[in-house]
Amino acid sequence: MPELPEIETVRRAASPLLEGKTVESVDILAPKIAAADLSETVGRRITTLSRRGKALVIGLDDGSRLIIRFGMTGTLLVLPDSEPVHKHARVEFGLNGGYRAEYRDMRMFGHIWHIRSGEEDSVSGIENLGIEPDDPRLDGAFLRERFGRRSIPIKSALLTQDAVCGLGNIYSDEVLWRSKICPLTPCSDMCQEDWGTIAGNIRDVISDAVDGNTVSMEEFAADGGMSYRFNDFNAYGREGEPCRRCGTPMTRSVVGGRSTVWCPSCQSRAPGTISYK
DNA sequence: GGTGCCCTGTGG
DNA sequence: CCACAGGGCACC
Repeated sequence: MPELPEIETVRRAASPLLEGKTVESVDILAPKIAAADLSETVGRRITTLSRRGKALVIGLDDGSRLIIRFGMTGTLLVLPDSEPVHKHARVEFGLNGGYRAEYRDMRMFGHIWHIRSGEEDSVSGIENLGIEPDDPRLDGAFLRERFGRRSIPIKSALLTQDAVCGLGNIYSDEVLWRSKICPLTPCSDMCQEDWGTIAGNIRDVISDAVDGNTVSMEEFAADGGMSYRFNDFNAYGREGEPCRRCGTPMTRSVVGGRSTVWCPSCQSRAPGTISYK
């Protein structure tokens, strides 16, 4: 479910409720989510919530940190203890003051790790992430350097996390729609201008979504922590519907195993190629 | 660099 | 019944 803007939504909603609280108990309901022991977090005070790509990082007062990756259906809610434990609750962190943090994840593709202070994180993958979409180094030259000689479709390039992190299936399609570039275009077919367009749209699409997602934990929890305010997408979910730019019915392809929606008319391939299929 | 697969659930 | 779902990984 969550891409960078949704994780940022969770972070902003949960921060004021979690920072300063002390972890009093940990209950792992689904060992698949937290393979390693999390019991060392008990007694620790939460200092900060930060984010790296699609990962949420919860800093603790002993210098250790919890790293949460949400997979497809993960979410984190801060709830009063009186709230019943949800069917898809996978890990519960009991907190002082009558609250708890509940990690829910229907499909259980998410993971939670605890990394000790000074210990190298070789498990969560966040050490291998590329630059953030708001990083000033993100520009056309950066993307061209990373992908310009590769034959993979541009959509696949946007989904990789080791050059620029945070984009998932929805926002990749949105970036390409805004850029008027076909998701199937081989990176090596794109011109310098295309790379600049994409870089700018990565920054803008993510920034717009983060801004549009502001929500309190109460509102967020009321929806089960699965729906987000910013959900007005131009490509994702619009197969068969008219393109909002040109009216042509949006089409669907599978790229890198992911459903991909695009406009066959105004998202033409970069110059140099002819056929669509 | 493409494919299957990890899971549970919903909708056609 | 099958297809599909906002992620990421091991495996050819």
